[in-house]
Amino acid sequence: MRAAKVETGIRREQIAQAALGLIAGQGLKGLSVAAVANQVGLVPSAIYRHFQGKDQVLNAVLDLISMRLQENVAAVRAETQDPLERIHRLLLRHIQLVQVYQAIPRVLFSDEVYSGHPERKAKLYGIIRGYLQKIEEMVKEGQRQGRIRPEVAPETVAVMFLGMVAPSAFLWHLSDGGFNITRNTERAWKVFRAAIQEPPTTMKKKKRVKK
Amino acid sequence: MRAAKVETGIRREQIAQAALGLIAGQGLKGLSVAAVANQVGLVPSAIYRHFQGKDQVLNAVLDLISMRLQENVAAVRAETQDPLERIHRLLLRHIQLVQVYQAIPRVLFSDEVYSGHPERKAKLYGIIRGYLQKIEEMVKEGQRQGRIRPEVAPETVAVMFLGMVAPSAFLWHLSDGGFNITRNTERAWKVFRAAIQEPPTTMKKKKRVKK
DNA sequence: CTATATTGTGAATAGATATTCACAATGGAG
DNA sequence: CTCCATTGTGAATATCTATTCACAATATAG
Repeated sequence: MRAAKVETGIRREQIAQAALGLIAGQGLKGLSVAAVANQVGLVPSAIYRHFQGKDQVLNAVLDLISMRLQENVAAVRAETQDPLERIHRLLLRHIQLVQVYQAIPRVLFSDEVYSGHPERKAKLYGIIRGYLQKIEEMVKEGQRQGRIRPEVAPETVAVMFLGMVAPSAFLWHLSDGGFNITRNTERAWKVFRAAIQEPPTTMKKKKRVKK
Repeated sequence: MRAAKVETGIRREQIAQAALGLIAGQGLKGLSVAAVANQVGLVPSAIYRHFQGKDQVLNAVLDLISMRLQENVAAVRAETQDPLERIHRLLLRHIQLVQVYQAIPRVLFSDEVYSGHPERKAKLYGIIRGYLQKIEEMVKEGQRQGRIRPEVAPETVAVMFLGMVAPSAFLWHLSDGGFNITRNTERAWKVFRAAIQEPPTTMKKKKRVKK
Protein backbone atom coordinates (compact mmCIF):
# COMPACT_ATOMS: atom_id res chain seq x y z
CA MET A 1 0.00 0.00 0.00
CA ARG A 2 1.24 3.38 -0.91
CA ALA A 3 1.52 6.16 1.65
CA ALA A 4 -0.22 9.43 0.97
CA LYS A 5 1.83 12.30 -0.32
CA VAL A 6 2.40 14.71 2.53
CA GLU A 7 4.41 17.90 2.43
CA THR A 8 7.86 17.64 3.89
CA GLY A 9 7.26 20.07 6.75
CA ILE A 10 4.59 17.87 8.27
CA ARG A 11 6.53 14.72 7.55
CA ARG A 12 9.48 16.08 9.43
CA GLU A 13 7.36 16.58 12.51
CA GLN A 14 5.84 13.14 12.18
CA ILE A 15 9.23 11.57 11.81
CA ALA A 16 10.67 13.37 14.82
CA GLN A 17 7.66 12.41 16.90
CA ALA A 18 7.88 8.80 15.80
CA ALA A 19 11.57 8.70 16.63
CA LEU A 20 10.91 10.11 20.09
CA GLY A 21 8.24 7.51 20.66
CA LEU A 22 10.45 4.68 19.54
CA ILE A 23 13.26 5.82 21.79
CA ALA A 24 10.83 5.73 24.69
CA GLY A 25 9.96 2.16 23.89
CA GLN A 26 13.14 0.61 22.67
CA GLY A 27 15.91 2.96 23.62
CA LEU A 28 18.41 4.50 21.30
CA LYS A 29 19.83 1.14 20.42
CA GLY A 30 16.60 0.10 18.81
CA LEU A 31 16.22 3.29 16.86
CA SER A 32 16.66 2.46 13.18
CA VAL A 33 15.52 4.48 10.23
CA ALA A 34 13.56 1.43 9.20
CA ALA A 35 11.66 1.44 12.48
CA VAL A 36 10.99 5.15 12.27
CA ALA A 37 9.79 4.85 8.70
CA ASN A 38 7.54 1.97 9.59
CA GLN A 39 6.05 3.92 12.48
CA VAL A 40 5.18 6.80 10.18
CA GLY A 41 3.87 4.41 7.58
CA LEU A 42 6.64 4.96 5.14
CA VAL A 43 9.39 2.94 3.59
CA PRO A 44 12.92 3.47 4.93
CA SER A 45 14.23 5.24 1.91
CA ALA A 46 11.41 7.75 2.10
CA ILE A 47 12.98 9.22 5.22
CA TYR A 48 15.70 10.61 3.03
CA ARG A 49 13.19 12.77 1.22
CA HIS A 50 12.79 14.75 4.42
CA PHE A 51 16.09 14.41 6.23
CA GLN A 52 19.61 14.13 4.99
CA GLY A 53 20.17 11.16 7.24
CA LYS A 54 19.70 9.66 10.64
CA ASP A 55 21.82 12.35 12.23
CA GLN A 56 19.43 15.07 11.23
CA VAL A 57 16.53 13.06 12.54
CA LEU A 58 18.22 12.95 15.91
CA ASN A 59 18.75 16.68 15.75
CA ALA A 60 15.04 17.10 15.17
CA VAL A 61 14.35 14.94 18.21
CA LEU A 62 16.54 17.19 20.29
CA ASP A 63 14.62 20.22 19.07
CA LEU A 64 11.40 18.50 20.01
CA ILE A 65 12.62 17.88 23.53
CA SER A 66 13.81 21.43 23.84
CA MET A 67 10.36 22.63 22.86
CA ARG A 68 8.63 20.45 25.43
CA LEU A 69 10.86 21.78 28.18
CA GLN A 70 10.35 25.38 27.20
CA GLU A 71 6.61 24.84 26.94
CA ASN A 72 6.59 23.79 30.56
CA VAL A 73 8.49 26.88 31.54
CA ALA A 74 6.03 29.10 29.71
CA ALA A 75 3.09 27.27 31.26
CA VAL A 76 4.15 27.72 34.87
CA ARG A 77 4.98 31.33 34.19
CA ALA A 78 1.43 31.83 33.06
CA GLU A 79 -0.05 29.88 35.96
CA THR A 80 1.32 31.80 38.89
CA GLN A 81 3.40 34.77 39.84
CA ASP A 82 4.97 33.30 42.95
CA PRO A 83 8.50 32.20 42.08
CA LEU A 84 8.55 29.37 44.59
CA GLU A 85 5.25 28.09 43.36
CA ARG A 86 6.48 28.35 39.81
CA ILE A 87 9.46 26.19 40.61
CA HIS A 88 7.24 23.73 42.41
CA ARG A 89 4.87 23.44 39.49
CA LEU A 90 7.71 23.17 37.04
CA LEU A 91 8.95 20.26 39.09
CA LEU A 92 5.59 18.52 38.91
CA ARG A 93 5.30 19.17 35.21
CA HIS A 94 8.78 17.94 34.59
CA ILE A 95 8.09 14.73 36.48
CA GLN A 96 4.94 14.22 34.50
CA LEU A 97 6.80 14.95 31.28
CA VAL A 98 9.46 12.33 31.81
CA GLN A 99 6.79 9.80 32.67
CA VAL A 100 4.91 10.42 29.47
CA TYR A 101 8.01 10.83 27.36
CA GLN A 102 10.34 8.31 28.89
CA ALA A 103 12.53 9.04 25.95
CA ILE A 104 13.63 12.39 27.30
CA PRO A 105 15.98 11.22 30.02
CA ARG A 106 17.11 8.44 27.73
CA VAL A 107 18.12 10.89 25.07
CA LEU A 108 19.51 13.43 27.47
CA PHE A 109 21.67 10.99 29.35
CA SER A 110 22.70 8.70 26.55
CA ASP A 111 26.08 9.22 25.00
CA GLU A 112 24.82 7.68 21.82
CA VAL A 113 23.39 11.04 20.94
CA TYR A 114 26.56 13.03 20.99
CA SER A 115 29.39 10.53 20.97
CA GLY A 116 31.51 11.51 18.01
CA HIS A 117 29.25 14.47 17.24
CA PRO A 118 30.73 17.55 18.91
CA GLU A 119 28.17 19.85 17.34
CA ARG A 120 25.32 17.79 18.69
CA LYS A 121 26.96 17.60 22.04
CA ALA A 122 27.17 21.37 22.08
CA LYS A 123 23.57 21.60 21.01
CA LEU A 124 22.44 19.34 23.81
CA TYR A 125 24.45 21.33 26.30
CA GLY A 126 22.80 24.46 24.98
CA ILE A 127 19.35 23.01 25.45
CA ILE A 128 19.99 22.07 29.04
CA ARG A 129 21.73 25.37 29.70
CA GLY A 130 18.72 27.16 28.34
CA TYR A 131 16.45 25.26 30.66
CA LEU A 132 18.69 25.94 33.63
CA GLN A 133 18.72 29.59 32.69
CA LYS A 134 14.97 29.81 33.01
CA ILE A 135 15.08 28.19 36.41
CA GLU A 136 17.80 30.57 37.50
CA GLU A 137 15.63 33.48 36.49
CA MET A 138 12.84 32.18 38.66
CA VAL A 139 15.26 31.88 41.54
CA LYS A 140 16.55 35.40 41.08
CA GLU A 141 13.01 36.69 40.93
CA GLY A 142 12.32 34.86 44.16
CA GLN A 143 15.35 36.42 45.76
CA ARG A 144 14.31 39.86 44.64
CA GLN A 145 10.94 39.29 46.27
CA GLY A 146 12.57 38.03 49.44
CA ARG A 147 11.00 34.59 49.12
CA ILE A 148 14.26 32.77 48.47
CA ARG A 149 17.40 33.01 50.55
CA PRO A 150 19.79 35.49 48.96
CA GLU A 151 22.88 33.51 49.85
CA VAL A 152 22.15 30.51 47.63
CA ALA A 153 23.51 30.76 44.10
CA PRO A 154 20.76 30.58 41.49
CA GLU A 155 22.87 28.26 39.40
CA THR A 156 23.21 25.88 42.30
CA VAL A 157 19.49 25.83 42.83
CA ALA A 158 18.87 25.20 39.15
CA VAL A 159 21.25 22.27 39.01
CA MET A 160 19.78 20.87 42.20
CA PHE A 161 16.40 21.17 40.59
CA LEU A 162 17.58 18.86 37.85
CA GLY A 163 18.89 16.64 40.59
CA MET A 164 15.42 16.24 41.98
CA VAL A 165 14.08 15.07 38.68
CA ALA A 166 16.76 13.02 36.98
CA PRO A 167 17.49 10.31 39.56
CA SER A 168 13.83 9.88 40.41
CA ALA A 169 12.88 9.51 36.80
CA PHE A 170 15.74 7.15 36.27
CA LEU A 171 14.88 4.94 39.21
CA TRP A 172 11.28 4.92 38.22
CA HIS A 173 12.20 3.88 34.73
CA LEU A 174 14.70 1.29 35.87
CA SER A 175 12.26 -0.29 38.29
CA ASP A 176 9.54 -0.49 35.65
CA GLY A 177 7.37 1.86 37.63
CA GLY A 178 8.01 0.20 40.98
CA PHE A 179 9.78 3.22 42.39
CA ASN A 180 7.26 5.72 43.72
CA ILE A 181 8.37 8.77 41.84
CA THR A 182 5.46 10.93 42.92
CA ARG A 183 5.93 10.32 46.62
CA ASN A 184 9.65 10.74 46.38
CA THR A 185 9.34 13.98 44.48
CA GLU A 186 6.89 15.39 46.99
CA ARG A 187 9.18 14.61 49.88
CA ALA A 188 12.24 15.89 48.06
CA TRP A 189 10.43 19.10 47.29
CA LYS A 190 9.67 19.69 50.95
CA VAL A 191 13.30 19.27 51.88
CA PHE A 192 14.44 21.32 48.93
CA ARG A 193 12.02 24.13 49.60
CA ALA A 194 13.02 24.29 53.22
CA ALA A 195 16.60 24.64 52.07
CA ILE A 196 16.10 27.55 49.73
CA GLN A 197 13.08 29.33 51.15
CA GLU A 198 13.53 32.45 53.19
CA PRO A 199 11.71 31.58 56.42
CA PRO A 200 8.70 33.77 57.11
CA THR A 201 9.53 36.42 59.72
CA THR A 202 6.94 35.26 62.20
CA MET A 203 7.74 34.52 65.80
CA LYS A 204 7.81 30.80 66.26
CA LYS A 205 10.54 28.73 67.85
CA LYS A 206 12.55 28.97 64.66
CA LYS A 207 12.64 32.72 65.17
CA ARG A 208 14.69 34.40 62.54
CA VAL A 209 15.37 38.09 63.04
CA LYS A 210 15.71 40.25 60.04
CA LYS A 211 18.94 42.16 60.46
CA MET B 1 52.65 -10.83 17.31
CA ARG B 2 51.17 -13.36 19.58
CA ALA B 3 49.71 -12.36 22.92
CA ALA B 4 50.95 -14.07 26.04
CA LYS B 5 48.89 -16.82 27.51
CA VAL B 6 47.14 -15.47 30.58
CA GLU B 7 44.71 -17.29 32.79
CA THR B 8 41.12 -16.52 32.19
CA GLY B 9 40.49 -14.95 35.58
CA ILE B 10 42.96 -12.17 34.95
CA ARG B 11 41.88 -11.77 31.36
CA ARG B 12 38.33 -11.24 32.49
CA GLU B 13 39.40 -8.37 34.68
CA GLN B 14 41.52 -6.89 31.94
CA ILE B 15 38.68 -7.11 29.48
CA ALA B 16 36.18 -5.53 31.84
CA GLN B 17 38.62 -2.72 32.62
CA ALA B 18 39.33 -2.15 28.95
CA ALA B 19 35.63 -2.03 28.19
CA LEU B 20 35.05 0.51 30.95
CA GLY B 21 37.87 2.64 29.59
CA LEU B 22 36.56 2.50 26.07
CA ILE B 23 33.10 3.48 27.18
CA ALA B 24 34.60 6.51 28.88
CA GLY B 25 36.30 7.50 25.67
CA GLN B 26 33.86 6.54 22.98
CA GLY B 27 30.57 5.86 24.65
CA LEU B 28 28.58 2.71 24.44
CA LYS B 29 28.04 3.14 20.76
CA GLY B 30 31.72 2.77 20.08
CA LEU B 31 32.09 -0.30 22.23
CA SER B 32 32.81 -3.23 19.96
CA VAL B 33 34.38 -6.53 20.92
CA ALA B 34 37.04 -5.73 18.37
CA ALA B 35 37.93 -2.52 20.15
CA VAL B 36 37.99 -4.20 23.53
CA ALA B 37 40.15 -7.01 22.22
CA ASN B 38 42.52 -4.56 20.62
CA GLN B 39 42.79 -2.61 23.85
CA VAL B 40 43.76 -5.72 25.75
CA GLY B 41 46.14 -6.74 22.99
CA LEU B 42 44.10 -9.66 21.79
CA VAL B 43 42.27 -10.61 18.67
CA PRO B 44 38.47 -10.28 18.71
CA SER B 45 37.75 -13.96 18.75
CA ALA B 46 39.94 -14.38 21.82
CA ILE B 47 37.34 -12.56 23.88
CA TYR B 48 35.13 -15.58 23.53
CA ARG B 49 37.64 -17.67 25.42
CA HIS B 50 36.80 -15.65 28.51
CA PHE B 51 33.25 -14.49 28.01
CA GLN B 52 30.31 -16.12 26.31
CA GLY B 53 29.66 -12.92 24.43
CA LYS B 54 29.44 -9.18 24.53
CA ASP B 55 26.53 -9.33 26.92
CA GLN B 56 28.59 -10.98 29.58
CA VAL B 57 31.33 -8.43 29.11
CA LEU B 58 28.82 -5.72 29.84
CA ASN B 59 27.72 -7.60 32.92
CA ALA B 60 31.30 -7.64 34.08
CA VAL B 61 31.50 -3.89 33.55
CA LEU B 62 28.46 -3.46 35.73
CA ASP B 63 30.09 -5.53 38.44
CA LEU B 64 33.16 -3.37 38.19
CA ILE B 65 31.16 -0.22 38.67
CA SER B 66 29.32 -1.75 41.58
CA MET B 67 32.64 -2.55 43.20
CA ARG B 68 33.94 0.98 42.78
CA LEU B 69 30.84 2.40 44.39
CA GLN B 70 30.97 0.03 47.32
CA GLU B 71 34.66 0.69 47.78
CA ASN B 72 33.85 4.35 48.27
CA VAL B 73 31.26 3.48 50.85
CA ALA B 74 33.71 1.32 52.75
CA ALA B 75 36.37 4.01 52.57
CA VAL B 76 34.27 6.78 54.11
CA ARG B 77 33.05 4.41 56.76
CA ALA B 78 36.63 3.84 57.76
CA GLU B 79 37.56 7.49 57.58
CA THR B 80 35.13 8.97 60.03
CA GLN B 81 32.36 8.09 62.44
CA ASP B 82 30.29 11.22 61.94
CA PRO B 83 27.38 10.33 59.63
CA LEU B 84 27.13 13.80 58.13
CA GLU B 85 30.82 13.86 57.45
CA ARG B 86 30.58 10.41 55.92
CA ILE B 87 27.94 11.56 53.54
CA HIS B 88 29.97 14.62 52.71
CA ARG B 89 33.06 12.62 51.97
CA LEU B 90 31.11 10.11 49.97
CA LEU B 91 29.89 12.98 47.87
CA LEU B 92 33.41 14.20 47.22
CA ARG B 93 34.59 10.70 46.40
CA HIS B 94 31.69 10.10 44.11
CA ILE B 95 32.38 13.30 42.23
CA GLN B 96 35.99 12.34 41.88
CA LEU B 97 35.01 8.88 40.73
CA VAL B 98 32.80 10.04 37.90
CA GLN B 99 35.52 12.40 36.76
CA VAL B 100 38.07 9.64 36.56
CA TYR B 101 35.65 7.06 35.22
CA GLN B 102 33.48 9.14 32.96
CA ALA B 103 32.10 5.84 31.86
CA ILE B 104 30.11 5.35 35.02
CA PRO B 105 27.33 7.84 34.42
CA ARG B 106 27.37 6.85 30.77
CA VAL B 107 26.72 3.26 31.60
CA LEU B 108 24.30 3.98 34.39
CA PHE B 109 22.16 6.34 32.40
CA SER B 110 22.34 4.70 29.03
CA ASP B 111 19.51 2.53 27.94
CA GLU B 112 21.83 0.65 25.68
CA VAL B 113 22.88 -1.37 28.68
CA TYR B 114 19.52 -2.78 29.56
CA SER B 115 17.28 -2.18 26.59
CA GLY B 116 15.90 -5.59 25.74
CA HIS B 117 17.75 -7.19 28.64
CA PRO B 118 15.36 -7.34 31.59
CA GLU B 119 17.81 -9.30 33.70
CA ARG B 120 20.50 -6.71 33.23
CA LYS B 121 18.05 -3.94 33.89
CA ALA B 122 17.19 -5.63 37.16
CA LYS B 123 20.85 -6.05 37.93
CA LEU B 124 21.53 -2.37 37.36
CA TYR B 125 18.59 -1.43 39.52
CA GLY B 126 19.97 -3.68 42.21
CA ILE B 127 23.37 -2.02 42.07
CA ILE B 128 21.92 1.43 42.49
CA ARG B 129 19.53 0.23 45.12
CA GLY B 130 22.43 -1.24 47.02
CA TYR B 131 24.26 2.05 46.89
CA LEU B 132 21.20 3.96 48.02
CA GLN B 133 20.80 1.48 50.84
CA LYS B 134 24.21 2.33 52.20
CA ILE B 135 23.45 6.00 52.09
CA GLU B 136 20.16 5.43 53.84
CA GLU B 137 21.99 3.60 56.60
CA MET B 138 24.25 6.58 57.10
CA VAL B 139 21.23 8.83 57.29
CA LYS B 140 19.51 6.61 59.83
CA GLU B 141 22.66 6.53 61.88
CA GLY B 142 22.74 10.30 61.73
CA GLN B 143 19.15 10.47 62.88
CA ARG B 144 19.85 8.12 65.76
CA GLN B 145 22.65 10.40 66.84
CA GLY B 146 20.47 13.44 66.51
CA ARG B 147 22.62 14.98 63.81
CA ILE B 148 20.05 14.67 61.05
CA ARG B 149 16.48 15.82 61.22
CA PRO B 150 14.24 12.90 62.09
CA GLU B 151 11.41 14.04 59.83
CA VAL B 152 13.26 13.57 56.55
CA ALA B 153 12.89 10.13 55.00
CA PRO B 154 16.25 8.39 54.58
CA GLU B 155 15.26 7.21 51.13
CA THR B 156 14.53 10.77 50.09
CA VAL B 157 17.91 11.91 51.30
CA ALA B 158 19.62 9.09 49.48
CA VAL B 159 17.93 9.85 46.19
CA MET B 160 18.68 13.54 46.63
CA PHE B 161 22.27 12.58 47.19
CA LEU B 162 22.32 11.00 43.76
CA GLY B 163 20.71 14.16 42.52
CA MET B 164 23.67 16.17 43.68
CA VAL B 165 26.05 14.02 41.71
CA ALA B 166 24.33 13.00 38.52
CA PRO B 167 23.42 16.34 36.95
CA SER B 168 26.71 17.91 37.92
CA ALA B 169 28.67 15.07 36.43
CA PHE B 170 26.53 15.15 33.36
CA LEU B 171 26.91 18.89 32.79
CA TRP B 172 30.60 18.63 33.41
CA HIS B 173 30.87 15.87 30.87
CA LEU B 174 28.66 17.58 28.35
CA SER B 175 30.56 20.84 28.58
CA ASP B 176 33.90 19.10 28.11
CA GLY B 177 34.99 20.17 31.58
CA GLY B 178 33.77 23.74 31.26
CA PHE B 179 31.16 23.32 33.96
CA ASN B 180 32.72 23.82 37.36
CA ILE B 181 31.68 20.62 39.00
CA THR B 182 33.75 21.12 42.13
CA ARG B 183 32.38 24.55 42.91
CA ASN B 184 28.85 23.49 42.15
CA THR B 185 29.11 20.44 44.33
CA GLU B 186 30.49 22.44 47.25
CA ARG B 187 27.66 24.91 47.06
CA ALA B 188 25.05 22.23 46.62
CA TRP B 189 26.40 20.41 49.64
CA LYS B 190 26.01 23.49 51.81
CA VAL B 191 22.39 23.86 50.79
CA PHE B 192 21.79 20.16 51.13
CA ARG B 193 23.40 19.92 54.53
CA ALA B 194 21.41 22.85 55.81
CA ALA B 195 18.28 21.05 54.67
CA ILE B 196 18.90 17.78 56.44
CA GLN B 197 21.03 18.79 59.42
CA GLU B 198 19.46 19.06 62.83
CA PRO B 199 20.33 22.62 63.85
CA PRO B 200 22.63 22.69 66.88
CA THR B 201 20.70 23.58 69.99
CA THR B 202 23.02 26.42 70.90
CA MET B 203 22.00 30.04 70.90
CA LYS B 204 24.14 31.77 68.38
CA LYS B 205 23.77 31.32 64.74
CA LYS B 206 27.36 30.35 64.01
CA LYS B 207 28.71 29.24 67.34
CA ARG B 208 29.11 25.51 67.53
CA VAL B 209 29.41 23.97 71.02
CA LYS B 210 30.71 20.48 71.51
CA LYS B 211 28.24 18.71 73.77
C1' DC C 1 59.73 -35.26 28.78
C1' DT C 2 55.15 -35.48 26.96
C1' DA C 3 50.19 -35.46 26.98
C1' DT C 4 46.51 -32.49 27.50
C1' DA C 5 43.83 -28.73 28.73
C1' DT C 6 43.99 -23.89 28.07
C1' DT C 7 44.50 -19.85 25.45
C1' DG C 8 45.41 -17.25 21.11
C1' DT C 9 44.75 -16.66 15.92
C1' DG C 10 42.91 -15.85 11.29
C1' DA C 11 39.40 -16.55 8.25
C1' DA C 12 34.69 -17.12 7.35
C1' DT C 13 29.81 -16.33 8.29
C1' DA C 14 25.57 -14.13 9.23
C1' DG C 15 22.69 -10.47 10.44
C1' DA C 16 21.69 -5.71 10.87
C1' DT C 17 21.47 -1.16 9.15
C1' DA C 18 22.33 3.31 6.84
C1' DT C 19 22.32 5.03 2.44
C1' DT C 20 21.80 5.43 -2.71
C1' DC C 21 19.33 5.27 -6.92
C1' DA C 22 16.35 4.56 -10.78
C1' DC C 23 11.63 4.53 -11.30
C1' DA C 24 6.57 5.39 -10.15
C1' DA C 25 2.64 7.89 -8.34
C1' DT C 26 0.57 12.31 -7.12
C1' DG C 27 -1.23 16.71 -6.99
C1' DG C 28 -1.11 21.53 -7.77
C1' DA C 29 0.33 25.46 -11.11
C1' DG C 30 -0.27 27.15 -15.59
C1' DC D 1 -6.25 19.14 -18.99
C1' DT D 2 -1.23 18.69 -18.80
C1' DC D 3 3.29 19.30 -17.05
C1' DC D 4 6.53 18.77 -13.55
C1' DA D 5 8.24 19.32 -9.01
C1' DT D 6 7.51 16.69 -5.01
C1' DT D 7 7.06 12.54 -2.58
C1' DG D 8 6.94 7.45 -2.19
C1' DT D 9 8.85 2.71 -3.48
C1' DG D 10 11.69 -1.42 -4.02
C1' DA D 11 15.93 -3.23 -4.79
C1' DA D 12 20.73 -3.00 -4.40
C1' DT D 13 24.96 -1.75 -1.98
C1' DA D 14 28.39 -1.09 1.47
C1' DT D 15 29.84 -1.28 5.98
C1' DC D 16 30.01 -2.73 10.46
C1' DT D 17 29.88 -6.07 14.05
C1' DA D 18 29.11 -10.24 16.75
C1' DT D 19 30.01 -14.85 16.60
C1' DT D 20 31.85 -19.46 15.12
C1' DC D 21 35.35 -22.68 14.04
C1' DA D 22 39.33 -25.25 12.75
C1' DC D 23 43.93 -24.87 13.83
C1' DA D 24 48.25 -23.31 16.39
C1' DA D 25 51.01 -22.16 20.40
C1' DT D 26 51.78 -22.70 25.30
C1' DA D 27 52.04 -24.06 29.90
C1' DT D 28 51.33 -27.31 33.42
C1' DA D 29 50.40 -31.90 35.55
C1' DG D 30 51.92 -36.50 35.75
